[in-house]
Order: sequence, then C-alpha cells, then structure tokens
Amino acid sequence: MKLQRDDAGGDAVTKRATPHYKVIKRSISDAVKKGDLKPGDRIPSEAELVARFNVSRMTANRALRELQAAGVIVRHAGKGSFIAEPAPIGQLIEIRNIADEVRERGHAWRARVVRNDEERADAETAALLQVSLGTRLFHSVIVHHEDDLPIQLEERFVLASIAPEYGQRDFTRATPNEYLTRIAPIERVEHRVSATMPDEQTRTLLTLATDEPVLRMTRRTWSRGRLVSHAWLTHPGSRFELSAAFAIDDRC
Amino acid sequence: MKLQRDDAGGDAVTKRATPHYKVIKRSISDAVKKGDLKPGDRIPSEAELVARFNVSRMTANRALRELQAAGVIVRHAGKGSFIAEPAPIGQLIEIRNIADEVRERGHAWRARVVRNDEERADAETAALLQVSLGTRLFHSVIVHHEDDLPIQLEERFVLASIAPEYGQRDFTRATPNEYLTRIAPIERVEHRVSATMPDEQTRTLLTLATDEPVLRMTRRTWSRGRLVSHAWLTHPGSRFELSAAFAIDDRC
DNA sequence: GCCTGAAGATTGTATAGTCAACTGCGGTTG
DNA sequence: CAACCGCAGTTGACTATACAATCTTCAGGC
Repeated sequence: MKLQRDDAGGDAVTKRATPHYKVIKRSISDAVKKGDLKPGDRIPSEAELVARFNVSRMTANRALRELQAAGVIVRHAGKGSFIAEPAPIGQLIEIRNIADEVRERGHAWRARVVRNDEERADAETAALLQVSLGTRLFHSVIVHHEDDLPIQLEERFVLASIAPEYGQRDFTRATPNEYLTRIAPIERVEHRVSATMPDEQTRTLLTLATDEPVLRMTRRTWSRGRLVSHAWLTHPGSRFELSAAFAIDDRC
Repeated sequence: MKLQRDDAGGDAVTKRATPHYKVIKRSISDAVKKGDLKPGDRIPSEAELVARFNVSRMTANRALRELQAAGVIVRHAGKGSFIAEPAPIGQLIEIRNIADEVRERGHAWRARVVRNDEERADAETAALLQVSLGTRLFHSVIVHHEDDLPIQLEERFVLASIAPEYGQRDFTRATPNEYLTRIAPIERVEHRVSATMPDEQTRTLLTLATDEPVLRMTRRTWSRGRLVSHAWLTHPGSRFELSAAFAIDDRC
C-alpha cells in the first residue's frame, strides 16, 4: 500500500506534490509565525505526527530534526519538542567582498596598489599578528575604487610563510582576500567595526573632505591554527554602508 | 546481523561511540580543513560511503544532506556531491541587544527615557514607516548607559496599531527591542551601518567631544507583513565596536 | 555524422521496523 | 514516608528496501 505522492489532497494538482516532510515543517513554522504557537509551547511528538499526517516516523523525524537545526524548536529525549525562544542572540550583518559588491551594483571595480612589500615584523606589527620580532611579513596598501571613486582603503599584513607569493601577486585583478581564501582554507574570521576620524594619509588616499569620518573594519583571519592576516578596511562614512536583511523565512 | 554500536574500532572504548553519520561528516569536513579536498572536488557518492563505512544508505544520506545544509558541499541528482565554493558571500557580523551586551561585559545597563510620545505621522516619518500621513505612531528617544557612561542613543518610531501599549511602557527596565520582539513575532529585520558626524542634540545626549564621529545603525523590523518599527541606534565611535567572530567549525 | 533511446549512476523522498537512552509518573517495598 | 523499580512516552540512531527524478554515457539506427 504505497502512497503515490498525491495522497493529501487527492483531487486536482498533478503538477508536483511538495514532500511530506516539508508540509509538516511548514505547518509548524506557519503556526509560529501566526502566533498560534508561542515559545515554550509543546508541539506534537513524532508519533502524533505519524498519525496526523499519515507518514512514517522517519519522515516526521526529519521534519522535526530540520526544524531543530534551524533553531525553530528545541527537542529533548524523553520530554518532547517545544517552540524555541526567538533568536535570543541578535541579528547578523553580512560582510562582503568589496569587488563582488561593486560589480553587483553594476559598477566597475578598480584597485590601485600603493605598496606591497616584504618586511620584518617590528614591535607594533609583531603584536598585531601575534608573532615574534623579525618574522617575515608582507605589507600591502590598496585603494579600491567604484567607477574611479575611492571607497575602500585596505591596509593588510600577511604572514609570509603562509603566502610566499603574496608579494608577486597583481592585486589590480583579484583582491588579496580572494587570493588568501584560495590558497589557505580559512578556519576563523574576526571582524570589528568602529567609526573614527581618519589620519592625514587616509584622508588623502580616499580624497576625503576635512570633517568626514570613516567606517573602519578590522578583519583578522586564521588558517591552520594560526593568525595569518590582519587587515584594516577603511571606508568613507559618506560613501559606504554596511547593510543586511534577515528574514525568518530563511530558517524554514 | 545488527551492528552493536562498537563496530568501527572494536577494541577498547566502551564509553560512547560517536554516531556513524557524524563520523562521516567529520571525515569530510576535516579533509576540507586540511586542504585534501578543495572546492569543486568530487566526494564519494552515497553508495561508496555505504561500502567504505559499512553503514546503510540512509545514514550516508543523512551525513551528506547535513553537510549540504551547512554549505560545505553541493549535491546534484544524477551527477554527484562536490565541495562547495568557500562562503562565496562574505562573513557575518552579529548585532546584539544592547542591554544583554552590557550585562555580559559585567557592567550595569541603565536607560534614560528622554521622550516617549504618541504623535501623528508627518511627511518625514510617514516616509520612514511607509504609512500615510496622520497615522498614529509612537516616538521614543532613549539614552542607554554602561555604568553611567552613555553608549547608545536610540530614536525609534513604532506603529501604534501594532503596539498600543508602547507609550505606557517603562523602558528603564526592558528595552523597546525586548518589548517589541515579545509582542510581535519578527518576520524580517534590516540593518544599515554607517559612520557620520552627529548633530548638536546627539552630541549633547551622548556627551561627545566636538570632533568625535558616531557609528549609526538604522534598524527596520517587519511583523505580520508590515514595517512596524524604524530605529536609529547611534554609538560614540570611541566607545563602541561592532564585532563578531566566525568559525568554520560552526558548520560541522 | 547525428539523433535517439536504453542503461547505469546518483541523489531525493519515503516506508517499516529495531534498539537504545532519557524522562516523568505511579506503584511497590522497606 | 521515602527510596526504588518498572513502565510508558519520547527522542536518537540505524537498517533494509523501494521508487522517482535527474544526469551521463554509450550503443544503435538513420
């Protein structure tokens, strides 16, 4: 007695039945969105879903397991499944690759390499990269343009041992970020964003007005257990915005 | 011929076997981290995993399906499974509730409510909330302190119809954000972050030095299909940083 | 040479059942 | 009364099998 994929409705609609596990997922996350189910509420057990939707337990299990992975519900063996507290930890903002972002807006991305030298870590840079004095580093300064308008100043320090060819790369074609993510699998990234007033050199390179503040992002990346790169990404406050949208639907 | 949960090793270790599907997931994501598998590489099919790990196809399927959900691999019926491109869209930054954040740092959170009035939408606010002129709104201005030091100015407009008690709430105890997320299920949130110079009132309320820039976050939230709140969250550039760390391990 | 169609590989979905581990409850026992 | 035991409900992990949809490959026919 096999279900033939059109069991639920039974009437018209021969086009394409939605999978059973998705039907169950939707029925629950819709109830959450409508407010019928609130955080802490108990939801039907797998056995009850088996009876109500006429599916096997594996199918009900898959629906609930995916809802748990999405953070919609929490489950506990022996007790049951319950609606989760709503995203207790705040929202997320997306940080993109500057070149992709510019191109996606339909503009041309251009980069001017101000410097790209190999040097030995002094007191300051050794602290930044958590290495000992004299460690070989690359130090690059690049200005990124959107249609000839400078929108990002990138100053970056990279461990020479992890990226020996960094000094020879042509960063007018692909960003250091693109190069580094390709040669070294990134294990961890840390971002910090703050608003400051630029120093004289930054003001010149980004052609800023005298009173214009900048949005400065500090990005550190780890690979194979080591901190491999430290970058300051500086944007004119007037010509750049970090932005992101987050929709609950993504979780269902 | 049932496997008794200690099949793999067979020798010591009676403590607690890791589930088979997790063993498979780790073996693949470890190979990605070590660099043995690179983006675009083909990984064993479900049938091959069945043979290699001596599990049923459903178990191999679960491992691969979860790796796909995590964005580690991409799968295509008829072709096979392949290592995904490395997070093609950038990293994510976390945006937290200001009160939680302050408390987590071990400091006291305090709020001063500068105003919290009901008003009718004028041209400017009607545009912000995408409503018609004269719609009833609440308009609140709150200064958040970390141990008596002002760290956030929150100016917020809220649809009165969705939160009729907003004007009576005591926001020195719980933030508007906490209140709103409790009474209305949030469907969508949009954030924009930029660096600007503050106006005179902002400078006064946050006790800023004359040349100090601010980090301004614009947050809009939707509930039940409507834009219900528009907020400007303004931080002194010198006393606040958005930050976030992202580890690949989270996906496995 | 080129189109067609069959076969095989691969993933997607689903069923039916098993054993294990955890939780809460009620009844039994000391 | 309190401690213990066992049972029912629940989730977690797994097996074995089945059929459908999609894609590749290759042989056969024109």
